[in-house]
Amino acid sequence: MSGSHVTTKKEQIMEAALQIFSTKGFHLAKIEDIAQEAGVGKGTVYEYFNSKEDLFKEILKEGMLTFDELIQEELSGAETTRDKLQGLIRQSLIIWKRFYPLARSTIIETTFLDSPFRSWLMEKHYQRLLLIREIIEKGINKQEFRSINGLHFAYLFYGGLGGISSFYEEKDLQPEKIEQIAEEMLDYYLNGIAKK
Amino acid sequence: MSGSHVTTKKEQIMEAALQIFSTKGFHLAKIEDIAQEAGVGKGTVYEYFNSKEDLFKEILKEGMLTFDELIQEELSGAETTRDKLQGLIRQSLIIWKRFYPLARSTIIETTFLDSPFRSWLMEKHYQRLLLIREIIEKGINKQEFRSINGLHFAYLFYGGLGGISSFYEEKDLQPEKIEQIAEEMLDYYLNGIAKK
Amino acid sequence: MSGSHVTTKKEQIMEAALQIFSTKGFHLAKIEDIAQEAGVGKGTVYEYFNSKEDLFKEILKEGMLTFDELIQEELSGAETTRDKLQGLIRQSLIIWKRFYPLARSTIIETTFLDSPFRSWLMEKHYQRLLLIREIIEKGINKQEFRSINGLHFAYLFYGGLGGISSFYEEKDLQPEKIEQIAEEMLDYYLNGIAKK
Amino acid sequence: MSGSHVTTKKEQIMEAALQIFSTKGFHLAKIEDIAQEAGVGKGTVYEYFNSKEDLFKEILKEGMLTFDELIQEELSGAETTRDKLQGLIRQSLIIWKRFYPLARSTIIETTFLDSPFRSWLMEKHYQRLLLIREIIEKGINKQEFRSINGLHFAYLFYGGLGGISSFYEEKDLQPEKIEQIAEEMLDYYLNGIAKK
DNA sequence: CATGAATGAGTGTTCATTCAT
DNA sequence: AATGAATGAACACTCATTCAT
Repeated sequence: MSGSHVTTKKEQIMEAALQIFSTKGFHLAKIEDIAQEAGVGKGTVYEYFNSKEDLFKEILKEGMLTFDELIQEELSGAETTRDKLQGLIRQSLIIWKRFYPLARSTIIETTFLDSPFRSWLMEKHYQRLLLIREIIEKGINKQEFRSINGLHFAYLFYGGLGGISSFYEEKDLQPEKIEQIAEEMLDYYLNGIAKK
Repeated sequence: MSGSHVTTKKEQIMEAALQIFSTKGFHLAKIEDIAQEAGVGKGTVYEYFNSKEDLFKEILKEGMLTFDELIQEELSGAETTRDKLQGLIRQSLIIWKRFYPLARSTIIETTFLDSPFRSWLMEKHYQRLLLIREIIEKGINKQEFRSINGLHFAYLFYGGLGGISSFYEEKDLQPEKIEQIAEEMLDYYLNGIAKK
Repeated sequence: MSGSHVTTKKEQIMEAALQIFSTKGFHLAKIEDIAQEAGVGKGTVYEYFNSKEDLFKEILKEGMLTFDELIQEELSGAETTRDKLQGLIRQSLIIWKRFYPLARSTIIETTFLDSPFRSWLMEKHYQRLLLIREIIEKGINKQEFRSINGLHFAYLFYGGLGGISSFYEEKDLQPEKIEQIAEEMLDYYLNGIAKK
Repeated sequence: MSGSHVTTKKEQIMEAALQIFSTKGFHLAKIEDIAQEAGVGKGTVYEYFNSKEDLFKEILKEGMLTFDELIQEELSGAETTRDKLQGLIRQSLIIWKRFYPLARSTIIETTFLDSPFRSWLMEKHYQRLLLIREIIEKGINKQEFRSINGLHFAYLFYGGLGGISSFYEEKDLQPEKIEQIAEEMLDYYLNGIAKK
């Protein structure tokens, strides 16, 4: 009835491409590798995507959108500011786990992407930074946080997410473990590490 | 008398390559572009470097080593733990300012680098993480910091350095400004953002 | 019915390559020339051969093997020792006619070939010399030839085959003509040129 | 007074070039290798030779002329036809010993030589063939040889010289040994190998 | 829809040659 | 005369993309 397990050929190819791009990076990944990994012919890739770059962009887009979706969901269910930040960390770990390898071949090589898409990507990142800032500023207003520069802290926090994700990149992450990490990180950010 | 401004041809080429690699990423950078930027012939590049990859690696290496040197200097002059962390932030901003654009084509596309060099690179990053951890743990011992997981915090901090650096990537950074940013970041990390 | 005239693309390329290599020698032959001569694109050559050197080696190998085959056939049908030597001359003329131009770019420039293949080639030549020696020694045993150094004579004979072939390189060789030449050569070798 | 041991720089370079060309063949030999072998700077080679090809041609020319000189000397001292042929074999072995390695990179790759020089080279070879024919025909006239086709035999003989030389290429050749080989070869050619 | 044989634009690298010192 | 740093023409080879089947 559901059909949620039926992977279309397009999905197959995207999955294979994510795999290959993550392993080799964009420029070293060959369409042939991807086609083989997906179990289709080389020409078939071009039935579903106009170019290698297009395929790459679609994967990237999907990753970004999935992240946003997950975050939305998380945030809509969060009551306190603390819960929001914790949800952010939690979902970051999950999504980075999946897309971090690709991200490593991505964030960087954005130069080869066409300008409109690059702008879209930068914009996406910026939106997240703004989202973090917003959460922070609401917290400040609610007197939960002291008065700080929200944007600056957002950059710090966003970078920290990457740092912590890279740490757990290779490790197996059970839900409880994730919860625990998020708690720990949040503790550092909220309470600082200085001895009172 | 000074002579400090005499740039050798090798330096010229490395400077040009840093420029080009930063702009286009490794794979899209053409040796010819680099040669042109350096104002030399294409063949000349090969007088000083065995291959494109070699050139890239030398630049990377230089960046890593310069960073380490600056950090060493900074730390040897620091008295308190606080000063050490602040020095770390300060030098990170300076060095990232110079190498961040390259780093974007780098951290990621490590896949195409040969294994020994990739290992060296990973090792270098890890050493820094350990250095940060060490600083933190000394701080804990000295009762300056509360008892936390030093390595976890190191990853958070290292990632945060990247985040904050990316924020200032395009901006002009005067020494006083840098000092101020470092102060601010440190404040967040040490005291947390939660309202007491 | 026949189908014997259907040349595969691989054969087309080898034929074109033989042509070009023969004309220009290995180092001056461009893959593009070969592709053009074969009426295919440059990339197509690489669909069938891993490298220029590989293509060259396959042609060489084919030539050597064809020669051996023809010789085997010839010898198996030969009764007397005289017939064997005559068959050897006959087939040499035919095969050299086809491969001599290539051989001129070959025997010599073996230096650039990888060691295993060079060894194979040298071995092949040596086998032929041994074959000739064997024929001679059987002739000695059968009291057809006088007692001479078989190997020395083999070198003389093998060299002579090259000499005579080079003479007829440019000329049109009808079967009867070939027969006649072989007779003549054999007469010199067997009976000597001295007046009794 | 003699000065025959003083090697001029030009001679040094030619000697080094002979060495390198013989080992690597024309196309794989680098001017730098030759300069190094000669113990001079790369630029110096160009003081004495206009181009790599020129250098190659001069060596070739020298080899051919030396051969001719030696042959002239030998022939002028020879009384009988037999002595002439024997002298020819003797000198061939000596000169091939020195130039055979080069010849292997030469005879063949004549394609890259400019047409006038190639013609000169072919002409040179042809002159030798004519010389051999002349010797043979004189022998026929003097009733020493039976009536045969002089030119055909010349090709056979010239080829045989190459064959036998290649056999002794790696071996140490003492004058007595050479004499002995020449005797043996001549015996085969003159008397034939057939049992009477 | 699916394929993979065919293609050729694009680029790292080599090396003969030049020329300022 | 001697040098070797600088040069750029030349070429093997790769791989994204096309298209006939």
